[in-house]
Amino acid sequence: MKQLSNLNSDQIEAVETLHGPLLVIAGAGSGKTRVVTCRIANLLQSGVPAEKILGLTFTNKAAGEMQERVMNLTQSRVLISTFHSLGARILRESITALGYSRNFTIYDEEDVDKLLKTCIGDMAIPDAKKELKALRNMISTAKNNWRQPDDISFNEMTPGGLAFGRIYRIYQEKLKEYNAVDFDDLLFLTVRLFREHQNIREFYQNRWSHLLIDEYQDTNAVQYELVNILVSKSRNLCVVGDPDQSIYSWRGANIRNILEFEKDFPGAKVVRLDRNYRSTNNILNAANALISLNNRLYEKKLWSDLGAGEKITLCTADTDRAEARFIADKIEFHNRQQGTPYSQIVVFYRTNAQSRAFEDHFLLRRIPYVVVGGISFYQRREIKDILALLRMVQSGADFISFERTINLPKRGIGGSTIEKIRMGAINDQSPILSFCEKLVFDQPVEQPVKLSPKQKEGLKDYFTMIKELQTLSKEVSLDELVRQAIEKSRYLSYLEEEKESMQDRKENLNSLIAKAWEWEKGLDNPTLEAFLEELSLKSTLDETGSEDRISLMTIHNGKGLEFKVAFLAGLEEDLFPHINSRENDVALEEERRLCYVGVTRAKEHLYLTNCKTRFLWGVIRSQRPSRFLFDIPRDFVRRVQEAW
DNA sequence: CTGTGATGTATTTTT
DNA sequence: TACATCACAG
Repeated sequence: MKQLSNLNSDQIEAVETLHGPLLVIAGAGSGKTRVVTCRIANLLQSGVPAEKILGLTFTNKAAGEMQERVMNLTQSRVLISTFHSLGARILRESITALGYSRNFTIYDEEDVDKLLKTCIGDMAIPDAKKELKALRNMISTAKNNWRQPDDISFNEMTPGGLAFGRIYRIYQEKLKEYNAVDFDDLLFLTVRLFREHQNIREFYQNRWSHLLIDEYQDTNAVQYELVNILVSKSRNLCVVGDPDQSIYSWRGANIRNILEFEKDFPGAKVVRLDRNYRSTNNILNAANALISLNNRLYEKKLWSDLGAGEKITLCTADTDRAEARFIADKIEFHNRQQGTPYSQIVVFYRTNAQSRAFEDHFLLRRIPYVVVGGISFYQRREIKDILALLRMVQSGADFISFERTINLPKRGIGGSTIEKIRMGAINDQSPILSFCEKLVFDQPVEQPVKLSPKQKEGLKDYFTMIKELQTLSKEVSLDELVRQAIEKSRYLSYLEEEKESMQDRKENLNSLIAKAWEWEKGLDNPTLEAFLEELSLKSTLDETGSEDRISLMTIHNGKGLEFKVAFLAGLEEDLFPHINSRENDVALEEERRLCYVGVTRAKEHLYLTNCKTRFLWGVIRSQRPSRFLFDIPRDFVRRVQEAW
């Protein structure tokens, strides 16, 4: 095979191990993606049918890229999906076995919070806000660790002193009642499905014969379980990962999965890739020095034959504004003098809040940029409003979406009336939309809800609109449906009330219509349900990636990417490493790994910056340099200052 | 029910 | 800072 000639011996070994368990410890920049795609090509060539191969990644971007590269190499379409998309796909096919219906909606964090509020609504709680957040975390952690509500002991309490197991149970029941699942359920319920239904489990076990998992160091217990179930028959499992790049433990990722792979799968072959094809050696040496301070099971030292390269620049700026100015100067230097395209330059930071200083300054300097991640398009209020409307069209049981949309525009139905309707629907044991229908048409209900004539009119108006949209959804194209939803709800007239942001919001709605149009045109059977799912699982609107712009992003978002020039900003104690990891060695090691990930993104030029003072939380604070700066030996760096 | 203005309080990372 | 929640008046 022609491709093999370009691979080194370790890579070839990985690529040629087609069956049985295989662990690939792939250091940063070690050509992992090439190995994975070549291996898939090899599988296909050896006679494994494309539809028997399943690749799993964490991000849509990674999945898309990998699928495309396999396509280019082999002209075959192999299913490469994120864990969550896979879960959603399986649940769409088989969730009825768990008593949900197929058109379930997927709740995001905001929806979850609203639901949780109704769960603890009548319980007395001292500090509701903190409690809510704590609860959300506890439930998520429970699900990620495969703990059912019944597994929670009676004396397990929330910080506010509530019985956690009870709330968890109520929450889970309500989700089902609303025909909704949360993000964690996409995996959690899938595993439950497999455990409780042998026939379904076997069906999926037979569906794929060869599994490939990317970023295995970031899998959590449920993902681990899912993978184990899927491969238990074939045992053809290839996992690729790097313990030094494990940065998602806060989301339940368990590094043991990769560290103990050889125990879990006896006879597994292990291949290590530590030759680096990305960076010059000053950068790699710095990265090696940094990460060597962690306790590691698989030690490795990255090296490349790309020469020593330029030294790393450490810049201490007086203020955060000076930091932004320094970075802007260097960006212009690289762009103008060196001809580096903007798209090959990135600014990394630890927290999203830091992006602002850069955005302001880049705007001023006319440096084109794009913020990757951050506030997602789909989390904007106007988008969520319209999507909630469409969810009502889709499901009719989703109370959270009902609550969000019933009073848009104003129909005289406020909080207390909504609550009455909610209770009424519970007593009547009807989905929210059917209950509204009964109210509107004076059909008998278990317990009547008193409505003023105006409210009744409003409710009728709402109900009719949803019905009309439901009819339309079977007749018109998706973009037309979105347009009609905006039209029929008179949403724009509601937007008129806010003056400044209206134009932006209108444009966002137009982007949503455009998105719908673009999405459906590539498919033979575009359904509303699939569209909504796509939006729930994608965190950002795909940018028209062709423009030449600087990328701004958190380091977490940068995993898997590489840039000719990388800036790592805000290397200050309590910011990076973050204050929450102070006095916690395990968390501190993760911060260090995060720093390692940032450093290893750079191919040729790396800048690390810190500020003496920073404007944070509305106050100017004085900052100490990050300990990570002292971890990098002086031989690899040169220092500069930036006064304000 | 709705709009307002004040008040308080939080900011890690995200599929 | 900036956003969300709350209290209160219309």
